[in-house]
Amino acid sequence: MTIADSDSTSSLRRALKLLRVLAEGDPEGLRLKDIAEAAGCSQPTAHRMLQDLAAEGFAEQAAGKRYRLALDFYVLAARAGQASGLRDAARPALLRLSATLSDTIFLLVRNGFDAVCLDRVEGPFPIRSFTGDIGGKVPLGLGQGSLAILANLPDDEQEAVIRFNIPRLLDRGFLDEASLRSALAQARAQGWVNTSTGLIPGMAGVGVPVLDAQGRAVAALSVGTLAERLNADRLPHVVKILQSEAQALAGKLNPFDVALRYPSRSLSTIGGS
Amino acid sequence: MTIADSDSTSSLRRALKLLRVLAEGDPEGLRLKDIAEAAGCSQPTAHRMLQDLAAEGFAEQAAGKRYRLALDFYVLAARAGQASGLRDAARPALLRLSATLSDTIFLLVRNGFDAVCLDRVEGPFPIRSFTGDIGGKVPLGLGQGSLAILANLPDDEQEAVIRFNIPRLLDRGFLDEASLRSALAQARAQGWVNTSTGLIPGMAGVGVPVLDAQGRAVAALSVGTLAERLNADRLPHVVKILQSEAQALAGKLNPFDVALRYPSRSLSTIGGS
DNA sequence: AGATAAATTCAGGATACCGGAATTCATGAT
DNA sequence: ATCATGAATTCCGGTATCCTGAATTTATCT
Repeated sequence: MTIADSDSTSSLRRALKLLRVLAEGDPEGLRLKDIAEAAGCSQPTAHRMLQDLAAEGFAEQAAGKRYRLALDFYVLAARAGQASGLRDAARPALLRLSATLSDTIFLLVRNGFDAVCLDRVEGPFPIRSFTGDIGGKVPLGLGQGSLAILANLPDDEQEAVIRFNIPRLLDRGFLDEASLRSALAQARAQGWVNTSTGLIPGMAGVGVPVLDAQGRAVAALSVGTLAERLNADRLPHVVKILQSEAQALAGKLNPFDVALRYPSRSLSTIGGS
Repeated sequence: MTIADSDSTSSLRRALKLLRVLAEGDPEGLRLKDIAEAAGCSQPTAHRMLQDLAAEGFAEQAAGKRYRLALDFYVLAARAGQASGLRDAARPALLRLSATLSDTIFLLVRNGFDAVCLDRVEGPFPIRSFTGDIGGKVPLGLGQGSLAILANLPDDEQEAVIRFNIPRLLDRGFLDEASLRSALAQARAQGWVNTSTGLIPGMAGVGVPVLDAQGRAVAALSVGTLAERLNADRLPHVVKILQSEAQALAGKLNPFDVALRYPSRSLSTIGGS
């Protein structure tokens, strides 16, 4: 098998790339010309594909002829297999945690070199986080839950992710590689992550991994709150019930398999954005 | 070739149909053979398409060779144009409402003959709703928010939706057409919907429309709670602050255009499910 | 382990896809 | 308001690539 036959993409893959272009562009919509350019195809081709996407409810034409992703994505995303399974399994835990702690709880899952926010339940305190909303993506290693996942990957995978993510982390104001590695070691040893680095002023959080039967991290639960609400008194309590829910959740997971291969697409996609 | 496909669909549209098949099937994944059958294409064709979809991160192969939708849908859905705009604009309102009322708040938006749940913020009380989770879909007319939208569509559109949805509503245990029409008239007159019909025992709710500059409903805010929490004392208060937030939200909307055409696809899609 | 069924690969032939050119439509300037 | 510019859409021929049937490999069940 040759590794580098990435040149000839099928027409379907080219069309799917259009969806990514739309997703990464202005939410208000993109002009056909710019879409064609970004996707690297001719204008008539982009037009025809977008017509088909629109006819199937995946794209729509907003005012000013601009194209953007359509609502049906919500409906489909709600039923994405792995996601909905984990989500449904985790939701009661999120609700319990939020009710008990009165803070915002996140469910993160690994996806390639990123952690994706699958669900979150809001607490009464307004918080800021890297993860952002449901569907939000952060590089593995940035944020408590994301770090907790990275810390509990098999060594070789962890190494590959670190290599790939270091530049991305630096871009976002993260600490240097040495600090990351020591944070990872500590996280794996103690089984949880708390906010050592005050990357977002005034905010703090705790993340714990959800491990599968082989001890690999498939997801993470984390709490995001105001720094003042995570003092030395409260921290142990928060860690304890987070871990308890994470373990209960792990027990509920079927022979869950997470996509472990690194899709070659990721490299170009991430680099390009 | 094959017997008259009245309309010859492009290969792209056939591939997108595969995604719908995956979304509507077992979240754990579907077998290639069943996918091919459901999509109406040959097995090798389905295989090749699924390979492409997987390479682009839209599908993945779970254990047992089963195919299912992959996580990237979450990421794309989070950036769907109209959705993300409305969501971001509405989120502060949802948080305020949830904090003030201590109940679960929904943001619904119209999509063809359905209302789609764009966002929801949980309250402390466990509730059941038609809408379900984010991404959930209900026929227009079913549930308070959904009814509030339908009640405030232009007459001709409302009529078209009613015609189309009556069978769907009856299927789900909804009242007859006459009751629906009187509920719609009342809803439009008073500007809000409360739970007259106890379709879900013990649950109650209030919905208000979010109107655009032309007075058409583009979305709805609703609260879902326990029936006992919506007594005569509290109801006026709830209605008042819901309406206040809905009006503030309407003011923030750009010249928002919602897709008003009825995609021909909807008919077959809905009918088939 | 053997038998059955599904998943995947392969190759030829035809379809429908692609891109350049022309036309219609929208946008901005004078 | 009219014109000029640039974008969006349509058209059409050449050909790339997509589809189907058959063969091979892989998984599943008794």
